[in-house]
Amino acid sequence: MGKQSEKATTSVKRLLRSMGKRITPQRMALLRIIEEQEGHLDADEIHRLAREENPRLSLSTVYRTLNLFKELGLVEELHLAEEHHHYEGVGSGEHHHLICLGCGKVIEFECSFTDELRQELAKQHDFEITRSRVDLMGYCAECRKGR
Amino acid sequence: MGKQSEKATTSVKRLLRSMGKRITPQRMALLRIIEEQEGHLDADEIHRLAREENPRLSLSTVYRTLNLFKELGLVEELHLAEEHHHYEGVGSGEHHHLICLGCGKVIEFECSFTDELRQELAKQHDFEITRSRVDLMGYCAECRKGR
DNA sequence: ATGGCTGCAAAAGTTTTGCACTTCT
DNA sequence: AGAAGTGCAAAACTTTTGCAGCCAT
Repeated sequence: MGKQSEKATTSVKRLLRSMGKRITPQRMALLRIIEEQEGHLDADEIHRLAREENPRLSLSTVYRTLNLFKELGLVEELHLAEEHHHYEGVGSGEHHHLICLGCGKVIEFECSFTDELRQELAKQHDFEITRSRVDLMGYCAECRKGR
Repeated sequence: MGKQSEKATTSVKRLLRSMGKRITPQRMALLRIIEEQEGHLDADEIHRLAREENPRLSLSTVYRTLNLFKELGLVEELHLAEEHHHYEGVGSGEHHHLICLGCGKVIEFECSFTDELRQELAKQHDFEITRSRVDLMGYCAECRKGR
């Protein structure tokens, strides 16, 4: 994992450079935070984490950087059951979510199962599909007990 | 369709009454707007439409009503590629979205194809799955041309 | 009649922007 | 050196809330 994220960082640097974007400590710090966290973070949480090592890093920079990363396809803006925007890295392959409406727990899963569907729909509507998201909502075992 | 939405309205009235909620012209107007629009509306668009017939209907009421409807399971808050919250009625069966990242166009589609997946995951994670959402993102034919 | 609902205005919260200063390249 | 990026503060937006009056029940 250490090796891998190092590699990811390197390729992001290449990507930034190739787009005429600069490599700044702020961007690298934010990238690392997003990559490290497996889960989903909102802008404020990312800001809080970033400040632990660089207290002057501003929330504006977090937003600007997230928008940049979004444009570059490095993060995906998620909107789950909760309120704010959430971001997660897209480096580690597509994965989907199982969301408990009771306690808010989010379980991630992968499935190649959607490939067939993608092809079908791409053909049917003349779409080039670049990303997919599958969210399943319901109640986990624990929350079902408490009812 | 006319008949059907009339029936829907009636059953919503029952639901409201059974929850000790009042049936007000504002609520009925908002319900109708949401049911009529096939697509997805954000609070502001709903407000604009509502004002066409009742100019005094306030945005607060729109929000309060949407939250009420959400609690009652009458609408679902969606979060697509765009910015704000979007709401759509849940009366007309589950359907999913094909979203163009270029122009924002949203095509809805239905598929029973997810059933298998639902069962698989329900078993695997001991979840009771009540709702699912599948969003596929990409570029439509037109937007692909312009690049 | 009376408690819930609404409209209005103000507050709270989130995201964006203008500008002077700093820092990558 | 020069342009892009940053921090700070203010603005723009979206959503929620307090309160006085109104209206379904």
